[in-house]
Amino acid sequence: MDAPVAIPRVSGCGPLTGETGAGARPLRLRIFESVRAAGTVPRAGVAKDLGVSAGSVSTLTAELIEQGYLQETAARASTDTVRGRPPVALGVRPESFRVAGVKLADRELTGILLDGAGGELASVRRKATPGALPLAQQIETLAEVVESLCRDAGVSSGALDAVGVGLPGFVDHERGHVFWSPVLDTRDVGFAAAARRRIGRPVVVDNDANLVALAELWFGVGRDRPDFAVVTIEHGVGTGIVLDHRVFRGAHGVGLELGHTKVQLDGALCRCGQRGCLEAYISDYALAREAAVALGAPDGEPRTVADLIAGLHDEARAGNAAAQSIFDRSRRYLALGLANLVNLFDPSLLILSGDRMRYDDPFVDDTLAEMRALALNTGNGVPPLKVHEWGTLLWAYGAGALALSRATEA
Amino acid sequence: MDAPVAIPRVSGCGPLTGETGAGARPLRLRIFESVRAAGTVPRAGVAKDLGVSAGSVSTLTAELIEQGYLQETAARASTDTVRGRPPVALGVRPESFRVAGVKLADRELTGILLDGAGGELASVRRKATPGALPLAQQIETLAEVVESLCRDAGVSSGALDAVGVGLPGFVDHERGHVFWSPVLDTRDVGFAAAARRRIGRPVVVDNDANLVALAELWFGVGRDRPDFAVVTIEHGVGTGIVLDHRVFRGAHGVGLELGHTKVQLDGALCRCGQRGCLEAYISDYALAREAAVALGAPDGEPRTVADLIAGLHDEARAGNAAAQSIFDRSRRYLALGLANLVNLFDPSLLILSGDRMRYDDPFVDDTLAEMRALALNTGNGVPPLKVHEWGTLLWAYGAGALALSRATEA
DNA sequence: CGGTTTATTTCGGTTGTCAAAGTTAATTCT
DNA sequence: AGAATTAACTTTGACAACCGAAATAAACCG
Repeated sequence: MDAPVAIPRVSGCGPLTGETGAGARPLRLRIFESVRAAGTVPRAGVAKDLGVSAGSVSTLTAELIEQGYLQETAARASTDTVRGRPPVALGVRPESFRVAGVKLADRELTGILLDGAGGELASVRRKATPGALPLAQQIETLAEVVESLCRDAGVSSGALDAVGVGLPGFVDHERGHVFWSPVLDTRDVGFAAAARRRIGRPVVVDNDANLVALAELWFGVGRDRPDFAVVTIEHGVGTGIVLDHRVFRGAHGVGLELGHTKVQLDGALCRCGQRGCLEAYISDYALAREAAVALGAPDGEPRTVADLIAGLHDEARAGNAAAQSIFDRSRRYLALGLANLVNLFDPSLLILSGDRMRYDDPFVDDTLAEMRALALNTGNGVPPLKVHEWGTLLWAYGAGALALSRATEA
Repeated sequence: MDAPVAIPRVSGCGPLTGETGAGARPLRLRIFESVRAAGTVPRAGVAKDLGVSAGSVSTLTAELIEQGYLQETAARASTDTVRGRPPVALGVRPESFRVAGVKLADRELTGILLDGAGGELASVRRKATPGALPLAQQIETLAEVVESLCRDAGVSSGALDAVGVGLPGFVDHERGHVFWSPVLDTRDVGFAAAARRRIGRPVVVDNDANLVALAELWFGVGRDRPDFAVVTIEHGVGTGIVLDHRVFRGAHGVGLELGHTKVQLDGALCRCGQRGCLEAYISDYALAREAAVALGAPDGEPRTVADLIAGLHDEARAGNAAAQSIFDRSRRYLALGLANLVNLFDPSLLILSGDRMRYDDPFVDDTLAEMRALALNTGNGVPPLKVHEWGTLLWAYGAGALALSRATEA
């Protein structure tokens, strides 16, 4: 119950924001993050980067060094001599944090152990049991992976500051809740809490596409940009978007399902049961579905999705018009989806990820040209398109970034 | 040139955010906004709403009263007596601000004069010269409207704190720049600066769809919600979206062109010159285009768009299957567009605006049902859909809110 | 009339940050 | 070599923004 207020709160105008608006991150934290972002930077550089007084930086870095978060690195690497007192480089003390990042998926499972400076201490890659599994089993696997990472790096698993987990599906990052995931056999799971109980350390979860966005934001080409979007094309289509240096997760933590935006009324059937989803035109299984037709599938000889797509690619190269048209259509729909993303979010860079790209040589140029025809020219032009191939640890790095940002907050 | 720093800034991880992160709004401003939002509220209520100490509220409200921004309103309206010392109501002193809001459009032009508490002091509505006009002419009209508003309210136009202007097209609110607008005959116009020179007071511009979002956020059903989306359907399709109590304008101030997201490859021709835009299926001109066919247009007798649509509606009611199918299709495409919006932003409320709704009786229920079939169920369900009919001053109120928020910032 | 309750004010006390004045460590000029 | 210059870092005092606790005010109740 509200306090009994005699005066009626009538009318008024403007948003009722409640307690919002505080949100001032303490300078100490901002300095730490600034040093981590720079890798190695003198105090004066930090002061300049953050636009604060040198005095404050001095005091607070002293505190951070005292508490073991930062250290002075001897790196006097300058060959070109500068005038004045030489700067003293600061860096994050790697031992300040230890986090694990794990990506759960249908086929393969990857994990990584990072220190406070973002250095890789260990990594794993193992086959996953395919299909939807019980929560307990997934968490057991997760715990095993984390323990094996810790063993490899000679770290006690109790010393971890946080564990970041990425999984496909609909995930509410804030609440650590999984509404649905193809790797779980139940809906509506309090994943983070359950994992925390088993592992005994804070666990943060997120959608796997957001992990890619985080990986790019923390370690990749997105580091120096305020905004960009990432689209992954594999078994499904995932989207992550960064706005103002932060991952945007939709109003309720779930959202950004570009793969399930509709690009055709009553269109092709999608895994999700609906029709006309973008995913149903461009993901692996969509291509495989058509490949079976184009390649005149020899009966009785079942082929894997990867196999089908590789075959399709060969046919297309060899001049098979049907095979070519499959790639063409997929590319056009992708361009349409990207154009829609641009029309709605107006990001300054688009990053494509997923190993499809290697099957499609003039991919980027063609897609970009197609996009240009589909995205409204509002004055900024179409953003550049980059294919960024990282290898399998990409997702795990994102999960590590997730854990690191969590560890720093707390 | 950067200062010569000898230490190489290699590696590092995490976003390079630069000077971001300060963003702490002073309590004094937050208190003012809180009082304005509440309309009438005692100091104790403000302290509770903002979660700050009563002492701070006391000191700062004293300052705000002293400076003429707030006042104690005698409103001791309580009938039910409460225990303890009775609260003293605070309200915004209406004279604290005076702003004008004007909506420029193709056919009609509306304006409003607001005081600091959001009270309407005057309003205008006048026919506009249709078509694209020179910048100077539009600004002249704008200035005339503002002056006439001031005359009506007995206010010197020099006393205005800000003027908010909304216009259709691609507008960069931050920079006050208009990339393109159907009411201007030139592209790339520094509208705000030009208007400021003529009017002599700060001018803020924004896209007209954002104005509707602002109007709902400041005066309408969106006031107590952190997030919602507004879609207007008239001559074109406009979108405004509010996230975390703020209007989201895309990464570069332009964006959110839902009307030009593509819903069909090689689809219907759109005003923008491209094909398959949502707008080309659901806006007034799209219906009119088909109406001409369905109604078997008697040659030589040109009809207005509004006329055509009204006729179409009558036919549909009378059982004309072709006419009905036009409305049906439009409704389905609208549902598709809204579903895409939901899949990407996950807002907690959808507001529809525009007078189309009145031609289509089971509109909301049908659209909602359609949407449910098109929006991915991520666990939160489909957001409620509201049709909000405000009358023509809606846009002007939004422009007023734009000006008020500007006036408060400065 | 004194007690109870709640709103508001008053008054130190903390905390975060800055500006300006030192201090230090190098280079460059004479 | 010694002095001047340059730029990084430290120290210091001041100040503004808030908080928290105690004091005061204005109603009610018995």
